[in-house]
Amino acid sequence: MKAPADSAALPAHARLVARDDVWLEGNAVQQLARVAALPGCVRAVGMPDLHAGRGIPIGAAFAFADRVVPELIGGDAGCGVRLVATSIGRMAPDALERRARQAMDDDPLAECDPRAVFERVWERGARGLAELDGVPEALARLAAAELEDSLRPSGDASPYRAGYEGALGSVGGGNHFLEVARVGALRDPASAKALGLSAGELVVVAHSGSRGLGGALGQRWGGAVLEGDAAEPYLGELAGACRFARANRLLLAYRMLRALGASRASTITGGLDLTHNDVAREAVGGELAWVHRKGAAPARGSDFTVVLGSRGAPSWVMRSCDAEAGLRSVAHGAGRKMGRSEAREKIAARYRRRELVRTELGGRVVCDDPALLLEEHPDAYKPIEPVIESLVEAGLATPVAPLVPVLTVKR
DNA sequence: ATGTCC
Repeated sequence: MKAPADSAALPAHARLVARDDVWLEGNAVQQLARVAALPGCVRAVGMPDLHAGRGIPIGAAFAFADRVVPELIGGDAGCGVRLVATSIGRMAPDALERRARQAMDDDPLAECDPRAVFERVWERGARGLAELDGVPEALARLAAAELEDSLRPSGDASPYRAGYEGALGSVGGGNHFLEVARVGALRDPASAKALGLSAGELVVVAHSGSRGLGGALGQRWGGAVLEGDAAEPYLGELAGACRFARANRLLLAYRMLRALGASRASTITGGLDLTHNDVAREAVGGELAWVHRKGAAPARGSDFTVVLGSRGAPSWVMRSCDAEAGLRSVAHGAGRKMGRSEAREKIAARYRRRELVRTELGGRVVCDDPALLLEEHPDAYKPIEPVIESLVEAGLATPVAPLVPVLTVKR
């Protein structure tokens, strides 16, 4: 059994955003304290989904005055979530499941030259897909409508030209997924409207990252600590990996939109894309600092952000409060309650196999990996409500609308 | 989280 958190162990410039009713693992808080104590760290914020990683906790943001620490981003650079809002009201569950399976088998880039795919995506991100020869027209239109990726130019691509384009449009393992969800009762109708969300309509949610490419980036920069101009090559390569990850999510969303019959522009009413693992230069305490987000969603300006639930609990679209006290970030999800091996044992004992592919809220699950089906069961996750309330009470974001999972695809 | 290897 995991030990509970002791927040007294934290230094003054570190903070936990979690109500008393949110379970936090002691080891995760120790890791937060350890990173906060690194030279140059001026602020550290642990979110209510904080959990222990390999030395670096996940579900946190760290501000460093004068240096970039690649280890804090880790091997899943650019991981994040894309939301696409549609005007589709309903679809028969059997048909949706069948068409989703089909969409996962079809390769939308089959007609494209793999080298051209890599180059366009590295330099131009999701928008680069629109410029490819052989890309389906509906995907090209979707990609062309993308906002320009971050202004930072991509760095040297040469260490990453190794066949990673084959991973584009793939979900991956762990907590990554591709989902159809239904918009629930609106909490902030004006904000929902601005984002193109209407109660009862379907949305697509893609949570995935840069796959093996991010792993290569993490390996290459290992334990480096980068000050001044020395950070530029890493930041350029990180920008390329983030563009790759965004394009991956666009392709995933396209696949599911096609399954929904919603890939026409007129049925797409809005959307957003958020990166959970990234570094940005932002104002902290009146000075510019390098804000490292590690499993944390940006919540800047009055933009929208998303906190992922589990496949058995709603995700929440929220409106950012631009709160510097939370390093302009929010939790990226509900956070795990059980470790993976613990989940495999307990959940296998609790349910029959056929029960595992249905959820309490009436959703379906498509997952061909029996271990992953257990590891990612909703019972392995914390309840989402105290997580959302923690963010609201801390003044980081306000609720806009819940997204209730209808069909979740893994791997 | 990952690809790869046991």
